[in-house]
Amino acid sequence: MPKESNGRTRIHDVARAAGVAIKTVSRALNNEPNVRQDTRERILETVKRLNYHPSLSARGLAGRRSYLIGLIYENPSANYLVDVQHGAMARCREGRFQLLMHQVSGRGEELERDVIGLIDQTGVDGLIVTAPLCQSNELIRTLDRREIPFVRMAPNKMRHRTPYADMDDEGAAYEMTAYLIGLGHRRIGFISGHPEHFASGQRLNGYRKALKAHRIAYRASYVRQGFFIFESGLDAARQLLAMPEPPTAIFASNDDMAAGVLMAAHEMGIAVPDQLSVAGFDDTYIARTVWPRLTTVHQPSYDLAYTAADLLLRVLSSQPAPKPVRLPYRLVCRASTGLTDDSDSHS
Amino acid sequence: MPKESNGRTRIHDVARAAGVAIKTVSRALNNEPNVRQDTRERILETVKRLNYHPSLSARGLAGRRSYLIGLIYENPSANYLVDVQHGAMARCREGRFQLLMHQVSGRGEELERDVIGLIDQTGVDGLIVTAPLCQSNELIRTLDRREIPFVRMAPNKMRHRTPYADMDDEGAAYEMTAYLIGLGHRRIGFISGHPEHFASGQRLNGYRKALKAHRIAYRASYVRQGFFIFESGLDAARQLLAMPEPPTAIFASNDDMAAGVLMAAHEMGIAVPDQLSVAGFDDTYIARTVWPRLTTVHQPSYDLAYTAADLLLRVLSSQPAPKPVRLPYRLVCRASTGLTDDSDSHS
DNA sequence: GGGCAAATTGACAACGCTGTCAAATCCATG
DNA sequence: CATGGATTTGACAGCGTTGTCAATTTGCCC
Repeated sequence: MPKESNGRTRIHDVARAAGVAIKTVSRALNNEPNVRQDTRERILETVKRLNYHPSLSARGLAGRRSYLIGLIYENPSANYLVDVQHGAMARCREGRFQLLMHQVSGRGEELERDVIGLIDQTGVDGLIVTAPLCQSNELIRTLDRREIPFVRMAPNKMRHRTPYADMDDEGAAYEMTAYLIGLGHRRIGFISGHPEHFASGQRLNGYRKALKAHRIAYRASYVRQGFFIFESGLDAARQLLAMPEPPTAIFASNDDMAAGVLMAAHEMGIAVPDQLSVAGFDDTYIARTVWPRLTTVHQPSYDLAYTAADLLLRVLSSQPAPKPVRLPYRLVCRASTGLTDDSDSHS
Repeated sequence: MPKESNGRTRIHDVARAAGVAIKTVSRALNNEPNVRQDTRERILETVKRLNYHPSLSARGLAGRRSYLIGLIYENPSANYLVDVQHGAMARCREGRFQLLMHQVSGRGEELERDVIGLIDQTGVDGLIVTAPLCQSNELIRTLDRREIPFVRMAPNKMRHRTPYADMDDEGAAYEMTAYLIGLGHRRIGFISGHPEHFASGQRLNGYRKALKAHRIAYRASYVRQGFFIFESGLDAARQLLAMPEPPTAIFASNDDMAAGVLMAAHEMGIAVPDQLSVAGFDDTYIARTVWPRLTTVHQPSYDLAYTAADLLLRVLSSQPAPKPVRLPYRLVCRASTGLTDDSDSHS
């Protein structure tokens, strides 16, 4: 005899209302086979009518899992993070999992301790590991040792049994560079990303390959080190634009740095895109809020995270090990790039 | 006789190793009274030695505690959200709680069902309710009925027993408006925030009071409805700037809309701050990435969230009911505002 | 050293769900 | 219409912890 002390609906209430045993409700809810179609529908309808939500704790206790998955990240730009978070969350909700966001700051051993702490304290069933954390061999080894399922998000160089979701950073950077070349640009500056991100190298590769394919000499002085943050883009652009023969276009490895380039241009009275074309990467919110709006590569952050979560959930349900997924990018041409009337261009 | 099938250490193992009953271990771990000092130490030492971590699921099911707190939000700008998230997270970590972010989209009954779903499913110990959700009387009533502890974040008009963290939006808007007036502006446009946010009204009040205090007539046509998003600021600014007698300054109720104002100005070839001063509100990341950098009001989002979490944790530990906390704001003067040389100004 | 209240400890029943396995029902076939 | 295998359903025992309440030990006084 159920007591209504709490006001909370329990599986028992649903079972009674639908005229079945609690186990049958459980089966219907968990998409298990061997429930007759009409029974299943009746139960699901009752569930909705009573606004029933199974308790994670009880499910976790009985099923020996926590229905919690952790997403660990380091220090991404806010816009990127929010996209990722919501993508992963969306998939978690569908699977009736909850997402625990977990920012780590340390390095090396401290990082490992931090992540182990998360695992031990929360009992997460699995982890989504974003770049650049998923490039740490130590971390990977630690997770392996603990036998905790995880997936990786964003490119990475390591071979490993775990699945991942990524995109073709090199191809995207190649295309963007080719696009700039197509606009007539020959002196194209490049601001690279944080050196610890594998994607940074990939994007630089794409830039270099595009130059090469179009027989434009690579000039090291046109490439500046950035760190994926606004200020680093600003600094790098100031330097590039102060050169005796400055670039007519600057391709920054993410939107935040591209916004920094725009600021440098504004400060120096350089018109964009008339005197300087600027391209970014990621297509986060910032690309649409700066002036002029940024031409950039759309990185499907939301979908990447959704996919990563999906892969993890598959691993957890011990379906056949899913394959890595590569999602498509897309060039988004806005107002920050244009034809160059640069007459110095040789070759 | 405990079986080790799972590999995971259970309270039973600790109890056996320490030579006590599981209940005593439970007591020691939860800092309950009535455990002899030496017993407690012996248990805690054993816990550490065996690397024991209690199961959240079991705790949540058996006790009244999940060590989870939920932060519910609707659709804030990414930069604001991330600040809030990290502020709340920081306090949660200190208290060994985990934070569950939960975005809601519905309205009315759907909203309530959504939140009930979170509570039922996760068994969160308490909730941080951000604006404008904390202004919904229905939601508040639902939470009360469920007797779930919660705190509110951001201003709100309702009297209620629960504590909250906020800032003086009206005072801040007053000061910003007065600052613009001090620069010589007499025709000051205002873009209000989303009408469902209490803060929107407060900020408008501050604007109006400042005008009044400086004997500047309030002109309804200078006030446009915005919705706290970039595009609404862009639209509103286009309208304001197309007026026969356009404002010489525009004060937007948040930074995203102020960025929209900047874009409108750029589109129309209006120089900022020479021909138009622009002020924002919040001092989120975007304020430093647009050109010119935004003069704005620094809202202590991180600290507000940290404080809200702190209040909630106090409520949960049933300390004497904490009082609401009001945090200070700060005017941040950057490059988007300047003196006006407007000669039309009368009075 | 006995007596008594307070402090400490323990036995056992929840908590709400899933896993296991047995019971009931269905359906095709002879 | 009986038979039997496949499908569907249900009864019941945990899952690992905390709450309740009873049992035991301790400390203090006479």
